[in-house]
Amino acid sequence: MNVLLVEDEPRVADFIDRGLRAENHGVTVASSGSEGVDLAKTGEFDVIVLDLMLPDMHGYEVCQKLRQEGDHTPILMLTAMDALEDKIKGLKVGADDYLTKPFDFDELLARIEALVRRSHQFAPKSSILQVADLTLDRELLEVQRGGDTIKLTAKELAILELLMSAPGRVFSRTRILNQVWGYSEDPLTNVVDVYIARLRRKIDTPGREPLLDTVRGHGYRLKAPG
Amino acid sequence: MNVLLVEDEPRVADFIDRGLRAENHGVTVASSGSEGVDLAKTGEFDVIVLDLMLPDMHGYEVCQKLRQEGDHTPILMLTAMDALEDKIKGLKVGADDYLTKPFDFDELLARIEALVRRSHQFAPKSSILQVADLTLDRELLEVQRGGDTIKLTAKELAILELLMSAPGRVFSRTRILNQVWGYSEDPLTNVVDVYIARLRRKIDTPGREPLLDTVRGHGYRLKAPG
DNA sequence: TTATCCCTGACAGGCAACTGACAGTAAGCA
DNA sequence: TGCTTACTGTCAGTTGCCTGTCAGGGATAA
Repeated sequence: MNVLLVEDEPRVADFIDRGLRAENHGVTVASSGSEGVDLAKTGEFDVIVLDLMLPDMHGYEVCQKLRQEGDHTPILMLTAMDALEDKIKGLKVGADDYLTKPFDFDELLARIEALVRRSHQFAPKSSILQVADLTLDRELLEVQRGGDTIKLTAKELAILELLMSAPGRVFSRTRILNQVWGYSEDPLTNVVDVYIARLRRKIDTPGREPLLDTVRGHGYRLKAPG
Repeated sequence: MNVLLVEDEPRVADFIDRGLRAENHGVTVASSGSEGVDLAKTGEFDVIVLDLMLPDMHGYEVCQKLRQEGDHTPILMLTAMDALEDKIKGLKVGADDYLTKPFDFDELLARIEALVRRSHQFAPKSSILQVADLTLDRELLEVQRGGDTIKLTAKELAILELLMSAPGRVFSRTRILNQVWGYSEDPLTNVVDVYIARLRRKIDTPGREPLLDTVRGHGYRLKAPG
């Protein structure tokens, strides 16, 4: 993890620096507000630890400046003050958390890690299935092939999702009936065939490489990757 | 904003409940851990305020359970204890912030708002939302399409704002009823349909590319950008 | 060829979504 | 107070899409 520490007091800076490095985190120290802003702009940091009392500008300003410029790196404010209004003001200008000096290093570490963990959680989780140039976004309920959006009905989507969950694997009609329709036994129907045909018409349009494969006597599958 | 308050002491719950409502936030109170977990699963909340001492299970467990299930709603822990280890443990099991009782209501409010702001940071809250040639200015409460100003009623605006907050995402009728009308359960009405129709008549006028999309069986969405 | 297995166009029933009409309510104004 | 206007929510009739069945024809293996 990469930490930007904006702190002008050498003793405090050194203390935090060494502590974080001992935990195998990368640390860069800025000793003034403007230096902190410039460094933050490089976008290399996972979290910013920001002292409020700086020689050239107040920590609030640093915070505000970064947020105004669209920088959302999590910020942990360090304050010597215990006044409630200061804490509130800090949070209002865009800080994500604060810690009152003197603090326990373990607590600093726990809070930094909580902040980073949290900000990483928003890294888009892959709810997207992909086979060749075909993608299925489970969240947006959207299917695309080669960049073109394809409109599918509920049942079509359910079947495609099932097949895409294990590309290359053969799914029997019974299995599909079971998973998509919830039937526990074969009601002697050919719905599956019909829907596979409908899926083919939408996905394997003429000119494209066919992805939906029939395994005679067994069922259907999507072309395995590679 | 929608707050889930997990607190068994009626006096505390009532105090927070009334305070948040006065700030125009929606509040749902759960008086036990399991009830809290169940309610959280509905995914309707922007933030969870969680007391540690609950009748059926410890707040840590609630927290851990939610995180294990992939729920990343920001959690603010309320604790009567001041011990450092408790704070650290809370953060370790996935809480995002804590507050020690007794607390000042203003500070609770500031922290809740900071948490929510942070969690929304990936959808930066610009006062102007835009999808294709459709814009919504939250400050001026003005909607334009292709340069023409469109007059919307309060409800129409609320629905549009919700849909524009996540273009491409499907919003169920239930979700819309919840966010716009504040209903916690489906009152078997088709108001949403009616308002969508009214919105369409104003926004997707003939000759324009339709933006308001119906996803049969699921709900509505705005055309995703691109 | 024959027996299976699979594909697909046509069709009807059902249900989700749409929409026009209407009544109740609130706000603005004389 | 009465009048007007705009907004809101309900309802019922209609539309249009989704779904599953069926039958005839095509493909494949023995």
